[in-house]
Amino acid sequence: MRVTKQRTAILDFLRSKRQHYSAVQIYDAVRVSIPNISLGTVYRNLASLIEDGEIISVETSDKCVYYDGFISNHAHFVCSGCKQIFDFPIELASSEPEKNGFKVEKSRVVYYGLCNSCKNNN
Amino acid sequence: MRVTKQRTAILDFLRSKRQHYSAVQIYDAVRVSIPNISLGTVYRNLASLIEDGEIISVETSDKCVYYDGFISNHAHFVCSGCKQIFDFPIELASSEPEKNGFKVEKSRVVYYGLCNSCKNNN
DNA sequence: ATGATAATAGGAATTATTACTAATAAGGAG
DNA sequence: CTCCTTATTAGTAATAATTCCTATTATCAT
Repeated sequence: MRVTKQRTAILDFLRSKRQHYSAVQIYDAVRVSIPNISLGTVYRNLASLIEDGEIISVETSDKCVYYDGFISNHAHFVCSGCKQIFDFPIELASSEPEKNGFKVEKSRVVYYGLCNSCKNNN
Repeated sequence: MRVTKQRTAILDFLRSKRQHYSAVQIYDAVRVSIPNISLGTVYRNLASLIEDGEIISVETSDKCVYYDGFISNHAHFVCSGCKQIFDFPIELASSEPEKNGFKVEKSRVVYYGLCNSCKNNN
């Protein structure tokens, strides 16, 4: 594994923001400093950063994946109004799969609904 | 909302199985009894069945969505070995988003790892 | 400094999903 | 039961996210 400026730029971008971005959004952001970076490079680095545990992916009902540079265990809330993704602390009790002898490598909790402000503006 | 044989076949199929299927898998299964059903029809009916609360969708790290005819609240475990999806009872404590005034419409818990048999055969 | 090779740029290919439209069929009114 | 309205479908084209391919570039161990 080599440290390239592309990989560094992607990781720095995700760590500098407390939001969640799609591959294309990351591509657009990183292109400001590396204009000819390729989208394939973004995808490849995102996959390897996930494998290395540097970032996490967020799968929602959207057809694209979001990436998150904040890796401590937390849940996501997807607002169907403003489409924003919010972080929340997690309160998962001891894992049922582990009780059954399964090996849990990671877990994801995603809530769907309306955030506070969208709920009131509706 | 009209009850068509296509919609009925899709719902019957999902309810008859305790597994999780992609749209294309459902398409292939339903095509046995309705040979000229269209994939678009499958997608449209899946979306409307979700809206009616008859089925649920399961988003995983895979690039496709899986559908589940068993709608009681439960968590999913995705095995990275055999790729199977397992059901587990859920133990989510009272929802953090709700404590903050968010309106939670649904929630999803997905575990990733190795199932019991893949863990041992590895 | 140099060489081996991992990673990249650029673009083509793949795949899941959605959109479009003429034809069909569900189901209520008569 | 028959007819009519219109929701739904089949078939196909379009879109969008992601992956694949290859010649070129750049990292880093020596």
